[in-house]
Amino acid sequence: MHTFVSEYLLNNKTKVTEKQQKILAVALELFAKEGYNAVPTKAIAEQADVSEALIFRHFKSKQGLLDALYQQCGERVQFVKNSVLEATEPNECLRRAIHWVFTIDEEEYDYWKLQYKLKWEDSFYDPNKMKDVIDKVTWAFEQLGYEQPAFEAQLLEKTLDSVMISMLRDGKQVHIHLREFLLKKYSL
Amino acid sequence: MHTFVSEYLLNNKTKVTEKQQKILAVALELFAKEGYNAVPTKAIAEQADVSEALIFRHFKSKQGLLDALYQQCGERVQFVKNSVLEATEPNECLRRAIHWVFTIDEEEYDYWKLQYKLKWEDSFYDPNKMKDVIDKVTWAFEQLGYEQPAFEAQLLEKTLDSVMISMLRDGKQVHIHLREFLLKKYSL
Amino acid sequence: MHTFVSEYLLNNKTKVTEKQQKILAVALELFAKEGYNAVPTKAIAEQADVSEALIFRHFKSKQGLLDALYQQCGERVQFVKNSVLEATEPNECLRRAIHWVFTIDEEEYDYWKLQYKLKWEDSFYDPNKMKDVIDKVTWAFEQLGYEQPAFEAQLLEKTLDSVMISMLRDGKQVHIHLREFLLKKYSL
Amino acid sequence: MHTFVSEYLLNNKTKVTEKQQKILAVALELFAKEGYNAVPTKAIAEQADVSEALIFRHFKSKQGLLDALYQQCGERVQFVKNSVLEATEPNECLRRAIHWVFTIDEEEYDYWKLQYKLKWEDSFYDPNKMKDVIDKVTWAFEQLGYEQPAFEAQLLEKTLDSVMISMLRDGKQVHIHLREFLLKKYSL
DNA sequence: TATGAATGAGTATTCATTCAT
DNA sequence: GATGAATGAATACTCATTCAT
Repeated sequence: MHTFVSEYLLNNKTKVTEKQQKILAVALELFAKEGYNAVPTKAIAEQADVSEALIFRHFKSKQGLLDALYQQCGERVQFVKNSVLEATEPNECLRRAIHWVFTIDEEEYDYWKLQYKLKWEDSFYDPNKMKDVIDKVTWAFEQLGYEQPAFEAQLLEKTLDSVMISMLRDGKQVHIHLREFLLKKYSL
Repeated sequence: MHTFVSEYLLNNKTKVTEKQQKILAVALELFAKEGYNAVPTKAIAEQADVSEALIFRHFKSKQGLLDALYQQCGERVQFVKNSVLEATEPNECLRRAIHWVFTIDEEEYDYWKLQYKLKWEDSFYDPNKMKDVIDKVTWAFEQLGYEQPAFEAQLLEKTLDSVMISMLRDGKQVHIHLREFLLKKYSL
Repeated sequence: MHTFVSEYLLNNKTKVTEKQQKILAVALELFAKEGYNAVPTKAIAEQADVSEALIFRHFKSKQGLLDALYQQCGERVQFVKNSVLEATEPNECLRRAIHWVFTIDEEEYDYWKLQYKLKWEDSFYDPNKMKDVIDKVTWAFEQLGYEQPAFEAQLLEKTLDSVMISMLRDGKQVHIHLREFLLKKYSL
Repeated sequence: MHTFVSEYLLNNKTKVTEKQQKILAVALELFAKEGYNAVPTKAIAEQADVSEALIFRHFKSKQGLLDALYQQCGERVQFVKNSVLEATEPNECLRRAIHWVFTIDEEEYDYWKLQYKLKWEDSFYDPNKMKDVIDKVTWAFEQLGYEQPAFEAQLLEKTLDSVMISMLRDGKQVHIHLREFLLKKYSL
C-alpha cells in the first residue's frame, strides 16, 4: 500500500522505471541497516542488480538518492500525523496517537529506522516537525481536564517516540504489551 | 572530573600522553557531530594537531579509537546507573532516575551523543544494557504500591531516554522544565 | 555564407537535418572554447537541445563529430588558400596573403580556434599543409626580386600565423592596425 | 641546469622527494604530448612508478600538478625574458631576442610545448605576459632609428613566437637556418 | 529521425593503514 | 613517542556508447 503512495507521488513528475524502484528499495534497506555513510553505491547497485551508473542517472548523487528516500519517509510521517490531526474527539485523538506506534507494519520499519537515524544529522533534523501533532494532543489533554496539558502532550510524544525506537531496534513483539498499559494509563 | 575517571582507567594499562588525550577529545567531538563513518582519520589528526600515524600507533585502528571512546562512554553510563542502583529508598531511587537526565553537564553531551548514535549500530547495541536499572526501578514502583510496576519502570526508562535525546539535540534549556513535571507526576 | 558552403558539401552525401546542424554548431563552439577532451557529449547534447544518442546516430562517435567539424575547417582553409594560389600577379599574391588574416569574420573564429588547437595533436597536424601557399608566395617574392624568397615566404607565413593566433585570442581590434604596417613593410 | 633552478626554488619551501620529481617529470612529458585532459593520473602514476595516491598527496589535485608544472614553465620564461631585458645596447637586445628561440635545448621542449598549449586555456592565458619584453624591444628599435618601433617590436615578437611553435612541432633542425636570415634582416 | 534507459570502463580523489626513520 | 612518505583498496561519480522503442 505504501508503495502505491510513493509511486503515485512520483508519477506526477516523472515516469518511474522498475529499476529506479529497485534502487530505492535496496538503498532504503541498506541505509536503514548500515547507515548512509557505510553503504557504497556499488553495494546498492549490486544488490539492486543494476549498473552503478544508473543510480547517478536517476538520482544525480548518492545524497540525491537519500533525499528521494527521505521524501518518501516524509509521506509516511504525514500519513500518520494526519490520523491524529483529523481526530475530532479528544479521547479519539489520544487513542490514535498511541495506536499508530503499534500498528506500523514491520515491512515499513526500514523507512522509520532511516528516519530516526537521520534525526541525528543536523541537515535532516527539524525540532518542530511534530509541533502540529503536539499542539493537537495538548488540545486533547486540555479538553479532558488535565492540569498541565502542554507538558502531558510533550511527555506522551517523547514516550511514544522512545517506544517506537525500541520497537524498531528490538522488534514489535517485545513492546506490544505496552499499548494496553498506555491506554489504561490515560483511561482510553 | 570525568577526565579524571578516564585517565585513571587508562593509567592502569599505559601512560597516557597529552597527544593521546587530544586525539580522544577531537575524535569524540567529531564522531559525535558527524558520525564515525563520516570522519576521516586525517581530519582527527589535523584538528588534534598530530600526525595521522600517531592515531594508529596509539589505537591500532580507527575502530580501536572508537572502541576506546566507547569504553569511556561506558564509564559514564555506569556512573549514572550506580547512582540509581545504590538508592536504598524507593522514592529516592525514582528521584535519582529522573534527576540524572537533567543534571548531565552540557560539556559531556558529546559522550552521550556518541552513545545514542552508536545504539543504531548492531555491534554496539545491547538491549539489556539498562536491565539492572529497570529492575531496580521496578522494585521501587513495587514498593510504592504501583499496580504494574514492571510496565511503569519500562515506561519511565523510555520516557527519560527520549527526554535525553531531545536535550542532546535541542539543548538543555528547552526541556529542563520537564523535570518538575515528572517529579510531580510521580509525587516525588 | 560559410554555412552555405558546409551545407552544400554535406548535402552531397546525406540530408542534413536542423538538429544535426545544431549539434555541429554547439560542438564547434564548445570544442573551440574548452577543447575536445574537456567537452562531454552530454554537454553538447544539452546545449543543442537534442538527446545524447542523436549525436552518435549522426556522427558514429565523438571523434566522428570532431572529424566532421575538422572537415568544415578544411573547407575554410582551402577557401583562403585558393585566394592566394589564384593570384596572377606577385604583388596581388602578397596582398591577398596578408589580407585574409584581417578579413576573417569574427563569427568564424571558432572554426579557426579549433583548427589551431588541433595543430597540437599529432593526428591532426600536417607540417606541409601550407606548402602550396608558401611555394606560391616564394614565387611572388622571387618575381619581386627579393634575395632569399624562400626564407621571406617562410617568415611571412609564420608572422601571419602568429598574428592570426593573437587575433583569435585577443580579438580582432587589438591587432588590426598591423595590417597597414605589414602592407607598407612589403611596399604593397 | 634548469633542473637546478626548479629544485632551488622548490627547496625554499618544502623538501622535494625523488618521487615527487619523478611525478613532475612524467606529468610534463605526458601533458606536453597528449594534453592535460587526455592524460589520466593513473597513467602518470604508472609511468612514474608511484602509487596514484602519491600524486594527490603531493599536489592536492591533478590541477595542482599542472599548476606546479606551469610555475616551473614560468621560471624558464622569466629566465629567457631577463636575458633580453638586461641588454644595455639596442643591437645586443635584438640579437638576444632572436637568439633565445634557437638556443633552447630540445630537452626543454616539453616545458615550452605545455606552455604554448596552455595559452589556449583562458585560465592560463595572459595577453600582457610579454609586455615588458616588447617594450624593451620597442626601445631597441627606437634607438636604432626605426620609423615605427612599436609595430616592429610587435611583429618581431609574433614572428619569433611562430618560429618557436614551428620548432616545437617540427624539430629544431628544420628551422634553424631562419636565425641567420633574421639576423641579416635586422642587420645584426 | 529521435529518444530515454541503461551500462562498462574509466577517472579523479579519498581513506585507513604501514613503514622507515 | 612521533612523523612524513608512501600505498592498495575503495569511492563517488563521469563518459562515450548501445539499444529498444
